[in-house]
Amino acid sequence: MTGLKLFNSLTRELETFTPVHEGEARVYTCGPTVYNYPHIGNMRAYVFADILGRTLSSQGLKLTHIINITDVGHLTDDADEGEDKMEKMAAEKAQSIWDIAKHYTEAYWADVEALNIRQPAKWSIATDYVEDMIEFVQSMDDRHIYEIDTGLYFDTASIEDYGRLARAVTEEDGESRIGAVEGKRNAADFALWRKTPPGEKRQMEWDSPWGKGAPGWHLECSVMGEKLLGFPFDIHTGGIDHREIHHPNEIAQNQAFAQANCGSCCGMDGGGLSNPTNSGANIWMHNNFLVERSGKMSKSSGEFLRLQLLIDKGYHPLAYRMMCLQAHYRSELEFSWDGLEAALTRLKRMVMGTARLLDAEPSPVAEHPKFAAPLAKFDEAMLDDLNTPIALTALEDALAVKKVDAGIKRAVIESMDASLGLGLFDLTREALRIRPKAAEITEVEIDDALARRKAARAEKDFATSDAIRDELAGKGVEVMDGDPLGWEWKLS
RNA sequence: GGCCCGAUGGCGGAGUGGUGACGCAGCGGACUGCAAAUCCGUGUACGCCGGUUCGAUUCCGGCUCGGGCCUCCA
Repeated sequence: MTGLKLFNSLTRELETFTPVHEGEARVYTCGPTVYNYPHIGNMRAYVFADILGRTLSSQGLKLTHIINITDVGHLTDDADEGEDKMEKMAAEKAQSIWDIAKHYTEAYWADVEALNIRQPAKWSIATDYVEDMIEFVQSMDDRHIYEIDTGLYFDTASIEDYGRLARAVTEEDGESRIGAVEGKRNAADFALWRKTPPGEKRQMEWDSPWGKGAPGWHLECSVMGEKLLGFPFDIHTGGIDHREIHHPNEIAQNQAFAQANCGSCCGMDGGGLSNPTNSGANIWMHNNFLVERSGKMSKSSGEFLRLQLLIDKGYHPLAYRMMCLQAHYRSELEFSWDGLEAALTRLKRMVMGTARLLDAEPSPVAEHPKFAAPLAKFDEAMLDDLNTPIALTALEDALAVKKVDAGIKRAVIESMDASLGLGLFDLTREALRIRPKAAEITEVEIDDALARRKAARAEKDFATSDAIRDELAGKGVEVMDGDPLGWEWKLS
């Protein structure tokens, strides 16, 4: 009993978290498709999953977190027989599809590290589980499956409560804007296996009972979730877009799998979702989007905001993490450069607060009357569906407490930061001073200018000293005399 | 066309049936040769129209506007 309440998208209600396995928390997070760089909107999902994982850990639960890497199975076109995005990118870059996947996976991992996102228990790679995917499908009852020319499909009418997660009505007369795939029984039916068209050869294809081809992209998550965490596991997370298509389909597969393979021993009876456990996970959580004026960030549109772009402009990556924490994960968050700068400033001020505590040994017992209120506020906020915006204010309350033992204060802040993951005690203001890529001046030149200015000031030659200061300002350097740091890049 | 969501002060963003979180910016003060940085203090808000209520930003209905999904997407 932790008292942790989480919003379950399946029931659209706040639910008290109760582990499936005593003392454990098993979490599956839908990871990236590695045919391009992740944009900062993508990364919000992993910051969110990280906060969830850290909070579960801080509750004393043994966390097993899986994040998958989708290196196969995404289509470019409207209809299901479109070109695979991975194949398309490989063709454009004239590289092996496997090299493409490797490159973008590593780029993603770099962002993960830069954002203080903890390593999951395992990064599960979709293509490592193709055999398991085939077995998973084979174990399903035939009535859920039918084969047509383009592939093997799942009959969404064959299970109870299809689409409950999305709150979608069964589309009978809906005017679908895309051409339906020939031969599908229901518009919502999706591919379990996509056959390689006759006469074609794909870089990624596997033999299967249904011919050469590749798995449908919903399959991987069902299979890896079951394989690595066991049905039912505790929490499944992902972006809110997955709530509409991917996760309902994943759930449908899980229901069909449970029907064939589970007794009631695990709580899954293969029936409808009035028993939510049949979905394969007890709680389904979805983070909302990061948006900008021009609308949703889109990988498909070609131009997008990468974490590296933020860094190039002089923003420390953890300023982006701070930006995420300032909003609740279920709210849309507006991105702007001003907003990012505000987050960076806030982070800097926090780091200045923790810098004074660096010499103190954390006191083993972080209990002190003055911290009772901030600690209670913090716990209440985090346990209430991960309310990080309020948790941040509790941390600032704790930071503002005066005349207390530094060791105790440090322990209090560290315990809070363990959940927030800003790494306040590993950061310095100097580390937050990132050189903008466009800066025209080197740090050596800055030091030189500052030395000349110091000499001028010593002689009370303020005209010269102010001229040097103005000159530096023109090159994007802000001089700060009364500050130990001395100077800082001025972001514009 | 169908389904869903949102509308809070300059910006971002919590929250609540009745004492107006918080951050950034702004403003005032301390500090400074002057600034900046830092520290202290501080103002401004709940889209529109009805309803319920002693009282609504918070509940209900309508409207307007914005967004998402229905096609790959965190």
